[in-house]
Amino acid sequence: MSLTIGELSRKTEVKIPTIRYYEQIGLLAEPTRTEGQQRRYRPEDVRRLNFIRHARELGFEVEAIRQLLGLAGDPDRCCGEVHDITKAHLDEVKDKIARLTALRDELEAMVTCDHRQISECRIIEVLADHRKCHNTQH
Amino acid sequence: MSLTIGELSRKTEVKIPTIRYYEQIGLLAEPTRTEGQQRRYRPEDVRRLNFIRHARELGFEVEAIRQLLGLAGDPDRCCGEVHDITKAHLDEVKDKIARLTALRDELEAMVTCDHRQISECRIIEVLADHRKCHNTQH
DNA sequence: GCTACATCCTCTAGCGGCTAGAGGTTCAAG
DNA sequence: CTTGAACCTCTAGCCGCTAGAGGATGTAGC
Repeated sequence: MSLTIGELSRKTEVKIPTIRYYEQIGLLAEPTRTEGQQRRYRPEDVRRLNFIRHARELGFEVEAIRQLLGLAGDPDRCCGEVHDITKAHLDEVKDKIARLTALRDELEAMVTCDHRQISECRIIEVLADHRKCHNTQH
Repeated sequence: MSLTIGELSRKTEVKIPTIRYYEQIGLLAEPTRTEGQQRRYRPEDVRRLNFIRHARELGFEVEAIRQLLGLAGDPDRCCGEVHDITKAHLDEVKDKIARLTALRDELEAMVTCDHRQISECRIIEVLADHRKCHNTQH
């Protein structure tokens, strides 16, 4: 009924050192051990680790996941805090997209350079002189 | 005529420990020193550090910057390689935007949850069960 | 020349989120 | 009982900085 760390790893697609790391930082509880000190996991641990993995894939930071896991364990509570954490994360993602989009536009403008000599290369020019940027944000 | 590290820092808006770090990893050449071992910089160093800072702001990795600096020092060369490095970086940026956009859409769908109990919260549900994602990419 | 003190120096450690490797032990199948 | 895959702990490394301890230097004013 119990799983080795390797089996847990295969079921969740989380690498073994990562599982041990999550235990170390307290995201996963310490599992029971065999007499020889090998870890043995229960189905509950599979669910918890899947939750963690999925949240990481969605870009939540470990601290946020720690909070989400705490809240998830309290079924009667109102999910306002969960909503807030997710909203805050969403705002950060939007922010990142905005910054990367500006970056993309700048780089697109730069790569129009058509293989001249370095001394006339638009890319080098822009890098060397900030004022030649279209986007003056940064 | 020569600048202290503090003056260089103010002129380029690069923090002092970062300047020393760039020297350590070989992005900046070792400057001359006073008898008491304090660093003294020339105007050339200001230009080089500005280049580095700008490239970092545009998201280039240190290794890429190292290459760009090498190429920039050779004015007669064709800038094909510069173009390639920039294009590769641009592609990565585009990739990141695509992934973050999918993420954003997923999170947007999740935050529609209207403050129910945790046990019915859409966010918790989605996190706990991957199949409830709209985006099945990840 | 002397004092005060801002600025500089080196060195080490920490951030986040893992990942890799050394060197040794345990488990389960045959 | 032997084999060998899988496990264990511990340490160090990745990136690009950033912070702090503890001490030395440089410069301005007297």
